[in-house]
Amino acid sequence: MPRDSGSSTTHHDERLREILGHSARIFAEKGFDGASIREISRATGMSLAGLYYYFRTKEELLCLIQERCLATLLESGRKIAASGKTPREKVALFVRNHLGFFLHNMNEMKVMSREDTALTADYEKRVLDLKRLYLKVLVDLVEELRRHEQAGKLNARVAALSLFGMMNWIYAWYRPDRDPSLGDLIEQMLRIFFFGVLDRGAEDPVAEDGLFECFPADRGSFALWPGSGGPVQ
Amino acid sequence: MPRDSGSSTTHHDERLREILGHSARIFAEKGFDGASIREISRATGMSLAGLYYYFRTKEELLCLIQERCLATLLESGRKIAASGKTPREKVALFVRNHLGFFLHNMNEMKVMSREDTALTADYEKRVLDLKRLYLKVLVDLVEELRRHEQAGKLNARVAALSLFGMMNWIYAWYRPDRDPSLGDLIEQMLRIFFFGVLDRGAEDPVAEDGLFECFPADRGSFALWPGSGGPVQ
DNA sequence: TCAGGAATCGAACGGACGTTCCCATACATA
DNA sequence: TATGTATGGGAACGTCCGTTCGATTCCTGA
Repeated sequence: MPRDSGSSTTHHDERLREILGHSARIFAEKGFDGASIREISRATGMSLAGLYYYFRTKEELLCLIQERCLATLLESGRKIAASGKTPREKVALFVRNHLGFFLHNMNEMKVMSREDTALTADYEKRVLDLKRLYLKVLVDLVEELRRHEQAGKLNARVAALSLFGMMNWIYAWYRPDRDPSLGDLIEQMLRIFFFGVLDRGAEDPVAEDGLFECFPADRGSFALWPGSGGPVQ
Repeated sequence: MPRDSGSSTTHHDERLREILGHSARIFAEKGFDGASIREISRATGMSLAGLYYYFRTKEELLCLIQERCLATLLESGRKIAASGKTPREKVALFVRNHLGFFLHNMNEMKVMSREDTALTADYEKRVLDLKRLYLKVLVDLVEELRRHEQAGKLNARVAALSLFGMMNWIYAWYRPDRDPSLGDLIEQMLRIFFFGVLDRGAEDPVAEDGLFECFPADRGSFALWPGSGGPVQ
C-alpha cells in the first residue's frame, strides 16, 4: 500500500498523473466501457498488476479523472463568484475559465461529459456532489445577473444549463484547423449567451480588463486569457 | 434472410421497431459498449439467435437506431428550410422540431449524442453523412438569418453548433418534474439563442401562427406545437 | 551493509461477451 | 396436403475482460 510521506509521494503522484492522463485519452477515444485496462497498460508501459497499485478498480480510475477536473473547476469558479466584479463580468469570467479549461483538457472533459452514468454508488455520489456544487455556482451567478440587469422572466437554471450545453458540446465538433481560435470561440459563445445571434450592436460582453487567472489546470498551468492559449492538442 | 414482400413485411418491420425501441432504451441506460445483446434478448423476450435474424451485428443495430432518427430529422428540417417563412420563423421552427423530437425520443437521441465514436467504417460513414447534411440545414438557416437581419459578424457554424449544444445537452439534466414544460423550455432556449439572457424586451421570438407539423416521429406521431406534447417518458 | 516498505511484474482465474451452428416451428401458396 | 420460406431457439465457441496472487526488484533510511 502506498504511503504519503516525503519525496516518495512526489514520485507516486507524478506517476498517477501520468496514468490518469493516458487513461483519459483512451477513455475519450473509446468510451469507458470500450476501453480496457490492457490498453492503458500498453500506453503507460506498465503491467496490469502494476497499474492496480495506483487504483483499486477501473471505476475508481474514472472517478479520479472526473474528481480532479471538477475540483479544479469548482475552486476557480468559486474564486470568480467571490471576486468583486459586476455580475456580467463574473459570468464572462466563468465562461472563459470553463471553456479555457475544457479546451486545454479536452480528453478529461470529453470523458466527464459523456460518462455521466458509468459510475455507481459511492463513486457516483462523489462526482455528482461536485457537479451539483459547480452547477450551483453558475446558476447563482446567472440569478445575480438577472436581478442586477433586470433581465426578464429568466429561468436561471435553464439558462445556466443551456450555457453548459453550448460549452460542453464542443468536444463533439471543435477542430482547431477549421474553427475559430480559442479566444474567438469563447467570445462568440459569450456574445450569443448575453445578446443572442440577433444582436446588431457592437457592445462588448465585458471590458477587456476582466482577465483572470485561475489555473494551474490538470496538465500544467497556463494563463487563460488573453493569448488564446497554447496549441489545442 | 428476410424478404420484403406483402404483408409479412409489416410484421417484420413492426418487430424490428420493437427491438430498436428496447435497444435504444438499454443503450441509453448503459451505453453502447456497456449494454449486451443478452440484455436486449431479455427485454424483448427473444433468444440471442432470434435477434440476429433482424440485424447482422450489434454495430448495425446502433446504426439503424441513429439512421432512423436522422432520416426523420433531416426530412422535417428540409421541409422547414423549403417553407416560405421568414428566416427567423424557420430557425424557430427548426428548433421546435428538433427539441420536440428530442424530448419525445429521448433514448434514441441520448444514444445519438453520446455514441458518436462507437461506429466504424461503413456504419460510421452512413451516420456521419446524415449528421453533416442535418447540420448543414441549420447552418444555412442561420446564415440566411444573418443576412436577412443584418446580424453582426456572426460565424454561422459556431452559432449553429452552439445551438445544437444547448439542445442536445438536455438529456443530461432535464427532469419533467422539476424543469419547465416542454413548450416553455423550447421558448426559453429560443429566446436565449435569438436575444440572449440580457434581453429586457417582451418581444416574442416568432409569431404564434408559425406552427408546423413535421412528424410522425419514430414512435407514433404527435403535433409538436402548440400543446407542449404528451408526457415525456 | 542490510532490513523493510514501495513499486512492479508474469501468469492465471472466472466470467461475460458477440456471434454462429444447426435444428424446430409457423404459415402462405400450389 | 405438400413444400419452401420466414421466423425463432438451445447450446456452444473462441475471445477478451477486470481483477488477483505470489513473487521479485528497487530504493530509502538507519
